[in-house]
Amino acid sequence: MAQKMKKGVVRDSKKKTTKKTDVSKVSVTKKTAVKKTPVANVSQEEVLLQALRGMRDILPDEQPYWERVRKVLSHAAQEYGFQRIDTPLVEFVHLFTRSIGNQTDIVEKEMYTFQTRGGDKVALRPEFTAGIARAFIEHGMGVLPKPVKLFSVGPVYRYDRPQEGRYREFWQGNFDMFGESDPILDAQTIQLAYRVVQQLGLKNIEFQVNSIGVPDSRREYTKALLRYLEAQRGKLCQNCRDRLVTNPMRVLDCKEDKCIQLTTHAPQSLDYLDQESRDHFKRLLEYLDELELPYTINTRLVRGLDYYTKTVFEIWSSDKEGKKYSLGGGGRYDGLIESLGGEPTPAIGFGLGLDRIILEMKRTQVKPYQEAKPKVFLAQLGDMAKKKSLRLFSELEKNGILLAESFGRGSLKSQLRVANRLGVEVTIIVGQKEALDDTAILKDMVSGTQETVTHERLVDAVKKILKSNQLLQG
RNA sequence: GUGACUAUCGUUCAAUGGUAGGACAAUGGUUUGUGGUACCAUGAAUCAGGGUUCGAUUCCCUGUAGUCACCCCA
Repeated sequence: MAQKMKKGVVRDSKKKTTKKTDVSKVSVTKKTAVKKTPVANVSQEEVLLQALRGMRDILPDEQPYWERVRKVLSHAAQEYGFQRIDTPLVEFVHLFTRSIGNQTDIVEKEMYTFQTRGGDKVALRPEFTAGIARAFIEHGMGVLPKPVKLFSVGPVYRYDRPQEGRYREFWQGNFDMFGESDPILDAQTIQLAYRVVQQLGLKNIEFQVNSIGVPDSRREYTKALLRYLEAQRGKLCQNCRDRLVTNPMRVLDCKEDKCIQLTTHAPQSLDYLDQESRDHFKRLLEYLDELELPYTINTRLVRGLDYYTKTVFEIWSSDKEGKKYSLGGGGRYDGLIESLGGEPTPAIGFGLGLDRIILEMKRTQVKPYQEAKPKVFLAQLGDMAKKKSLRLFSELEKNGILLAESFGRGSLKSQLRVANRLGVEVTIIVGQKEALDDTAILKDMVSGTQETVTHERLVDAVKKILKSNQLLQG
C-alpha cells in the first residue's frame, strides 16, 4: 500500500526559509554547472532523504508477506533436504563474467561493478548461482555425499530501469543441487519449485520447460536458426533485425505478428539436440507426467545466462487480463563448476523472484503471515503504578503472556482506547490504590466485567480468562 | 539504455495565476480512575532547482522519483 514513498529532496527544517529568502542571483551560476546531476552531488549540508532509484524499504506493513515467504521457503528447503548457505553480496567481477557470460545483458549492462580501495574489481551479485558455485569449489564440497543441496535467500542487484515488480535491489530464493546428472533431479527441482508456489497460495501458475542441449548442439542450432532468419531478413521487424546480430534466439519470442508467423516454421532447438540431451529431456518429461505437474513445453524458452545446459524452465503467473509475470526460473548447468576450475560436477537449480511473488500474493489476495497478537493490555495510572507496571510487564512476559502497553500515555481513558483498538481480551489496570496494596484490576474487555486480584494470583487469573475465551470461540 | 505519462498532508481525493480544502489515520479533550459510537480541538502537504509573471502550487525548462511500453529479466 505504501508504494509511493517518493518525497523527493528534503532539507532538514530549513525548507521553508530557503524558499522565502529568494537568492536567485546565486543560483544562476549553479545552473550551468548542473548538467546531468548525479544525485550524490548535493552539497554536504543537504541530506538527501531518498532511497536510491530502484531500491526500497520493506516497511513493517509489508513484513507479514515476507515472513510468510521466508517460512515457506525454509520449510520447503528442509523437506527436500537443502541446507542453508549464505555467500557474500560482493564477488570478483570475473566470477560473474565467466559463469553468466560476458556477452549477456546481465553482465554487459546490468551489473553494479566497482573497484575497491585495494584495486580489486568487484561486483554486487546479479544472481546467486555463481557465488554458490564458487563456495562449493572453494570449500571442497565436492567430497560431500551427492547430491549436495544448497539453499539461500537474499538480495541481488541489477542496474535496470525500474518498474512494478522490477527493482535494482530485489530478493531471490535460490535452490541448487550439485553432483547428480540424472533427469529425475530435474523433475524434483521443478516439483520443489511447484511446491513452494503452491504453499504460498498462488494460483494460475504455469511451468514452461525446454531443453537447450549442450554448448555444441546449441551452437549448431543457433547457426541453423540464423541461416533461416537471415534468409527472411526483409520480413522481420526492425527490432528483430537488430536481434539477428545481438541475440538471434530472441527473435523467437518477438511479439510482432509478422515475426511470430515467420518463426513458427523456424528450426526448433529440440531438433538439434544431441542424443544424450534428447534422451535426458524425454525422461524428464516422463517424470513430470508421473508427478502430474502442470507444464508446457516452450521450445522458444531461452534463458539469459550462458551457463545453462539441457533443461531450462520458468515459472509464470498470469492475471485476469492474461498478462504474464515471470516469477522465477532455472535449469541445469552441468558445465559451470568445471568451467570455474572445479572438478566436473553436474548441477541444477532455480531462483525465485521474491518481490514478484509477494506482488502476486497481494494481487491474488493471499493471506500474509500473522504474528500472534497480544491479548492483554497493561494500563497504569500514577507514578507509583507506572514504576510497578514495568516490573509487572516483564513478569507477565516471562510467563508467556504476550501483552501490549502504552506507558507513555497518562489518562486511563486514552489507554483503554488503545487497548480497545488493539482488540485485546483483557486489560490489567494498576492505579495508585492498586500499586499500594499490590493488587491489580482485571477487566474483561468483551463482557466489561472486572475483578481485583493480588499480584500473586495475577498470572493465573489472566490465563484463566484467556482460556475460557478460547473455549468460547472454539 | 530508449520513449511516454505522472508527482498536493502519513494515506487518499479536491482546488486555484493571488500562498491550498475534505476524508481516513494521528494526538489531545468532552469535570480530573474506565474502551468501542458521537462531538470538539490540534498538528500535518503543493518532489527539487531555475525561468516567465506584479504574483505560481497552477504555465515553461531541467533534474529526481514512480508507473507503463521497449530492451531484458526475477
